[in-house]
Amino acid sequence: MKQSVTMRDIADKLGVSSVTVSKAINDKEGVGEDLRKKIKEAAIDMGYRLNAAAKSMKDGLSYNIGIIIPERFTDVTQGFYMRFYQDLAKSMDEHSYSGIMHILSMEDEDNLILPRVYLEKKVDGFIILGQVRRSYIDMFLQTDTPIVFLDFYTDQPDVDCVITDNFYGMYDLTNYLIRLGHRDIAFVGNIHATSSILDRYLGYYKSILEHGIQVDSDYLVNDRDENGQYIDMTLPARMPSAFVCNCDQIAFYLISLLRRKGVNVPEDCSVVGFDNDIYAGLADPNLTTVEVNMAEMSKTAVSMIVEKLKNRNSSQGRVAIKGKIVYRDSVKDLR
Amino acid sequence: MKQSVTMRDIADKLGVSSVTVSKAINDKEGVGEDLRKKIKEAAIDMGYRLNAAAKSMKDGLSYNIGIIIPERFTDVTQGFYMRFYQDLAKSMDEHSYSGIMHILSMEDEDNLILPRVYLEKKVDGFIILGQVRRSYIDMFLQTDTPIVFLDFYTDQPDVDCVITDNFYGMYDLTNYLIRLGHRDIAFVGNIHATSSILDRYLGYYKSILEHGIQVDSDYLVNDRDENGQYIDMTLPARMPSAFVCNCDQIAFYLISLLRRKGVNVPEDCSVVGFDNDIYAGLADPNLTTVEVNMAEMSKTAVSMIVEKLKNRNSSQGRVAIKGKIVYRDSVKDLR
DNA sequence: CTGAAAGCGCTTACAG
DNA sequence: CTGAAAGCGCTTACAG
Repeated sequence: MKQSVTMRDIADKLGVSSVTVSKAINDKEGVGEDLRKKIKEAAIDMGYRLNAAAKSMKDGLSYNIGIIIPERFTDVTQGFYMRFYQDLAKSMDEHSYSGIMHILSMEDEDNLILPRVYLEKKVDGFIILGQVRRSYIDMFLQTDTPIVFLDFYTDQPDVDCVITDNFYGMYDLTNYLIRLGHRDIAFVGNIHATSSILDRYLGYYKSILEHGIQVDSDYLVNDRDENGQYIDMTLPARMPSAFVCNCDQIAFYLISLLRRKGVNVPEDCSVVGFDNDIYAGLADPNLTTVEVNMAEMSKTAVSMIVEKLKNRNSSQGRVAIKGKIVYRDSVKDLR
Repeated sequence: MKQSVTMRDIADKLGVSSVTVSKAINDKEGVGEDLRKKIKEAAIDMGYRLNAAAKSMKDGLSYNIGIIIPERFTDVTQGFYMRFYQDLAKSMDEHSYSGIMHILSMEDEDNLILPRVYLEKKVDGFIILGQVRRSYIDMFLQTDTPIVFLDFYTDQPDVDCVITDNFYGMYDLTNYLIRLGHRDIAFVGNIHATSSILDRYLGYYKSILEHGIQVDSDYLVNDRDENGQYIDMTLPARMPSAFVCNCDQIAFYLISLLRRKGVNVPEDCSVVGFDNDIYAGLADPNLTTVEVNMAEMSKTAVSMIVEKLKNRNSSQGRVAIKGKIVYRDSVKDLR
């Protein structure tokens, strides 16, 4: 290794102690203004770079956060969590933290294998992005490491998590359809697959119930198995006037499926999605959907974990971030 | 901070020295087999975790690699580099390295701002994923940090980089079209935007030249400005029988554009892409394209950087990884 | 305002 | 095979 500049080198050059250099560079009190300035200039001149490892050893903090993403949310067709990661990276940067992404394989999840970054104390805490098995979470919680869940939650009471407001998002969106005159509205999604889908369904269902609407028994259309693998959808016997899909991707597929059956969207049937991801713009027509506020969610999740790092007992519980409806061309006004 | 278990704790408990514990845990020689076993068991019992920072201080290595991705390659519609990152993460894991992603903003790129992870010595080297400005690269090269470029290269001679074999990939693909009877073949892409596009163009052009084909002057269709922003495409006056697109995404858009003009693919006109990304499967018809071997490229790039970390003078230069043609439904056989 | 001392947890080189 | 000593680069707590 090429030897690099240390605080001691700066100290020697300027004839001061390394303690003083440390104080000057870290903007701590106890150094004269003139000296501080001289030291900082010398640091730049000499190409000084902080040794994060040495700092780490003193305060026991790595200033890294592990971001765990289950493998099943990362395939070609799902850029969603990858985009989330970007927003997280930005937020972490604002707190002078860095992120280390860990893709959790199905195998490690099943066998309860902790990530290497945990075993090596390379990170101070974790953000888990996307629902993982309960047993895995339980194990993680027992390690007593600061953790924040992002975009999902469990029924454990004192767990911190940041979610999008799935319930009210879908409630608002369904109300919008009803306002436009829709009455026969089906929901597409496997409500046992994730807590997000279930909540979106319940938001839809609240709206249905509030409006005293009766819904056919096959108006709950399954779209995936419990591992998240998409399956062929079975359309209801009697066509609804609108489909509320649990996500944009499935709305995209549904529109293709309908077209193949000779049903045009939105002329013959309306379709709405959720997420406002790449599929919303790819669908023809473009989807009316609920936009998830990733930037805000990321910011909140990072603030939460940083807060927990400072104060291990801090707990903010479940925080839901509001999305907003994006109106596009996949809904017909029936009035 | 909750105090955690150190090697010293294990040593004290077993009545040995911490040196012995270190040797046992790291599988170094100089410990009896029985003792080694006892120490390892105690380590697990006591929940020992290595302190990566302390190790770092000794050998001056963080066991982290910085992955720099220019912001312009990360928008909603481009999951490509995010997927690359996943493969990189896997490869790094195999070398016991972790990755820290840094999204390089246009602003930092213009102002030659080095990433924070560099200034804090949080990483031992960098992989730059996606073409960045020459001035930025030059600055980076001057820092004398091990760097590998991934998916692009420059004309600097002794720089390590891993690229997909753009030239031969497109050459093979164009030959395939010609074998199928196509003669009027246009290329879509701004050849001044990136080195990849230029190489793909040259592969196409080699095939054209070798077959003695004359090409209309407007058979080079521009698709984006030099910042990578897509622009409206101007179709050639005389329609070709096939379009060779520099990437799947633009092939996807081209197919829509053609359809709007009443031209059906592949009946009236063939279209091929490059990358085999999400757009290849989304396009209707599915695209015949060249699949980039991300896994192999990632593996190679990580091996290269790890090699450079061990031996600063090692240099492998430009390595091109072969892709392979994926045959689907967007090409018509003219024979 | 300035600095000598001690220590964070590990590993290397050497002595026994 | 086992361990005492020294040191990696920084920061904290304290003395002057």
